[in-house]
Amino acid sequence: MRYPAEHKQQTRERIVRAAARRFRSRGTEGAAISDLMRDLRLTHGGFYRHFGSKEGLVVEAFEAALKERGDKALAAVEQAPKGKEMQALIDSYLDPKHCDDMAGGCPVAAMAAEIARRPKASRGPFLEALRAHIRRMEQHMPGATVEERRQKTIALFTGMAGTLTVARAFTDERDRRAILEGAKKFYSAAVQQ
Amino acid sequence: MRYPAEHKQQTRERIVRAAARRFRSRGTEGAAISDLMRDLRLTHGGFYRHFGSKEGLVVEAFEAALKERGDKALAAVEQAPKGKEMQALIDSYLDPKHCDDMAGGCPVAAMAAEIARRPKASRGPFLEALRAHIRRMEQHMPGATVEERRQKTIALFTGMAGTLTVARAFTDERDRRAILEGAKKFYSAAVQQ
DNA sequence: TGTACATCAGTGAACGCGCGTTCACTGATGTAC
DNA sequence: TGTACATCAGTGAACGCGCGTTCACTGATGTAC
Repeated sequence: MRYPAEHKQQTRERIVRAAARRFRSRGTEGAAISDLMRDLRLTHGGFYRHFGSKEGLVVEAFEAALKERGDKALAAVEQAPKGKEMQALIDSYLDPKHCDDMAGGCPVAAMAAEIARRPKASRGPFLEALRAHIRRMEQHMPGATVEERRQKTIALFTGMAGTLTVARAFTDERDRRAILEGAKKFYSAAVQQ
Repeated sequence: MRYPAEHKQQTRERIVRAAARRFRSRGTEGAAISDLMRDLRLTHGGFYRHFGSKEGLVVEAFEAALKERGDKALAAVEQAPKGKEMQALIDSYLDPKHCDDMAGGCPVAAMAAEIARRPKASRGPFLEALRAHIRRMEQHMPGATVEERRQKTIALFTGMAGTLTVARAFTDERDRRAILEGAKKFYSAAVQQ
């Protein structure tokens, strides 16, 4: 059946949104197109009216998730009292809620290892998204030069992503909380200087 | 044909060693038992004389890889001049050679996200190995109390693992080097205090 | 010492399953005349 | 205004492939007698 204008665009966005969650929580290999489409009450065949391949969806899902993460981080910065912006950024990233929400959380923590394993030729769009994210974040980092701010931003965010990923591996909630609390102290102190 | 005593044990160890490399470089899902066995000039059927399932091999491979990483870290500490132990630890972890050697490198950087996705009931052995590794590392960390040393150790190593993983995603060698150098400065400063 | 049998690491075909992708088809709506 | 046709998002069966696992078999060596 033919659908009203904009319907296709809406379906496409629903696919990207659902994929962004599934890829983060199950990994791109662990999330099947057919399951994804079934979630949206569609069948898998229709997927290829929207994307040339699963690969294309992985890219878009990563971009969308990282954009969303950036929005959340900036919101935390804006709500923070003057001088406490970095603390707010760290606290919001290492928040237990973020740790418990792999599907809705930072796609770097969830997908970086998979991206590092992809063929080099296919990594361009992922790296472009990463660079854009870094540019957004570095503006709020203290530091004398752009280069210094950028280096600190990268170290802080990649570091917290690693900590979050490891914390998620722990099954005991107290372990996860302890790791997050320890890391908050560590990164706060590191950023102060 | 029947083999001399110790032959089985040797084959088993060869499987674990090869698996530890393949799982790190391709991910546990991306590394097939049949490819692994072919590398060792064996056929896939024989695998089940050594392991009940692929799952069992994943655990042993992770343990072996983490043990090896710990050995390397401790060697770096021992070779360091007095007072430069932490710097040596950081430099050896964020070494470009380590970054370029995913197959032989830190299994936390390569596999933590996959472990976090495994069913909780199957994570026990991975966490046990992680805890043992942390206990080995924390002894060389400065800090007033055991708890403080442990928290710093966890933050430092999970952080560096995240940084290493992201650096590996970058295709341009200069980007990778810049990320590693920036992170060395960041973590060195963070550990000083 | 010689012989029959047991053992068991390794072989390779086969099975079942899930996945990405393709493709002929559907049918409601838009469009050309 | 009415009619024939084109469009195209979505359907669902099918295909090919790779993977984890199973299993009957092999055959050199160890062991029982």
